[in-house]
Amino acid sequence: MAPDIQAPRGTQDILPEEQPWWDYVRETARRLCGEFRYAQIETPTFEDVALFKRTVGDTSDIVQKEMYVFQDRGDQELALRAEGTAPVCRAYIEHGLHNQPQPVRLFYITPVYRYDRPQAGRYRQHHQFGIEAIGDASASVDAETIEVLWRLYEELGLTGLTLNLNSIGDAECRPRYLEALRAHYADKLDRVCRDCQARAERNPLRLLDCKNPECQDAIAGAPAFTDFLCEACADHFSQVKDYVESLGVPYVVNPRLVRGLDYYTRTVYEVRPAEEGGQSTVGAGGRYDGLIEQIGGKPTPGVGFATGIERIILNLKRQDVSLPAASPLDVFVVCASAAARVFAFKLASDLRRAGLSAVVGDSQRSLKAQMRHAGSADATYAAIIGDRELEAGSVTLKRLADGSQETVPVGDVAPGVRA
RNA sequence: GUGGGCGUAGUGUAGUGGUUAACACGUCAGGUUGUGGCCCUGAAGAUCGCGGGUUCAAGUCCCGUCGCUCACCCCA
Repeated sequence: MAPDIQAPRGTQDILPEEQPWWDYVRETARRLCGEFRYAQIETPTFEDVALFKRTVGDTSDIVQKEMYVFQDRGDQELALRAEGTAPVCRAYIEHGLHNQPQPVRLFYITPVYRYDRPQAGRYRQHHQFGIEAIGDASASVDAETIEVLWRLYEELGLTGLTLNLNSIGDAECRPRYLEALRAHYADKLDRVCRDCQARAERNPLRLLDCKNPECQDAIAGAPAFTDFLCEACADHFSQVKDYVESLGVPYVVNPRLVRGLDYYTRTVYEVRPAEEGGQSTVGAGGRYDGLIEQIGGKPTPGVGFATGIERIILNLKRQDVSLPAASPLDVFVVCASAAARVFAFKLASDLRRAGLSAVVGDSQRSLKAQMRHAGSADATYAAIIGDRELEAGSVTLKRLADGSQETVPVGDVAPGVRA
């Protein structure tokens, strides 16, 4: 049955049976953040649209065609969270977090909205876990974020991942590189795809990751950014690589790795699963040393990553990773009559206060039906209350696994279940 | 935004123009006297995504629309 009104395109209901996957990922992420001392931050679901335009970039696809933009009743131009980093940086400035010991380490688990055509692993509302380390330009912090990301996948049990690493320089060396890139493309524009012709003008870095066959020759011969890095950037990059190596995290330097957000400087990275496919990137990040200044803060460096929870779960399922066992229902209370139900209701309440989980059956249904229910609820014990028990103030406790049972005074139920 | 595939009960499927749309799982109720898991019986549950068209007749053909999906674009 389809309701008259369905969930909007590209969104999904996450039903109870899916929640264990989500809990598994979120809890692992939280635990890891505790280890590294990243503290949680939550920012509003919508922001002034200018926040994303200024940071992500006016020419980026995210801003040009994927943002959910709307005006509120006061004619404010707002946008649903298109990305996680800019809002966190905005909050950093707005609350004077530069007065705290640097770097400030923050994490978030939040929905992100992009108007895009949905497909496997791509949604209009998806969820990202991300971290940001703000206020420290050291290469070790770049590596630290990579370590958190890599550890996350490791703890979750994801295997076969590849870390791609690159540097896209800074304000000093990027112009030189872009110039070289443009020069390289100058006499090839008639041979590359239309998108690339536009990119050459608007966003030349993106030329490098075009997948069109006709553009591959041009890309193959293109200069690598790593050959154009200024001394400071080259030094930074080589340190990042050293740190990452010391962590034992395998990586490949991919000179064609570029990101779709304009705020990145120097280090950029991306993690992809072995099983390539459309939306294969599972997590990505990089350094954004100019971002805070762009939105009115003092020049402040930062690094971070975001990883898509839906994509993580997709890969966990593909790899048959098994979830930690769910906690069982301790007691299902079966009651044979309306009077017994009152007694059962109180018993269940007491059991919960004693730290156990308990559910009461429907006294309208037969004992047999309630027992079936207890079985399918995967209860450890069924506590049966009928007229006999009611009269004696006792409960028949049946262990479902082996069928053994005994009748005990009410007060002995909780201790009996624990034993 | 571009192109391809798909859309039948809660779920997974069968049914490729012709009587009351089938099967499995699940749900609910029974299988006598207060008890689950296996087994048996029965019931409920589908205006075949929605709208229009072709036809004597459409779940089955055509168009549109919505949604899912795959590739592209892009991204997590």
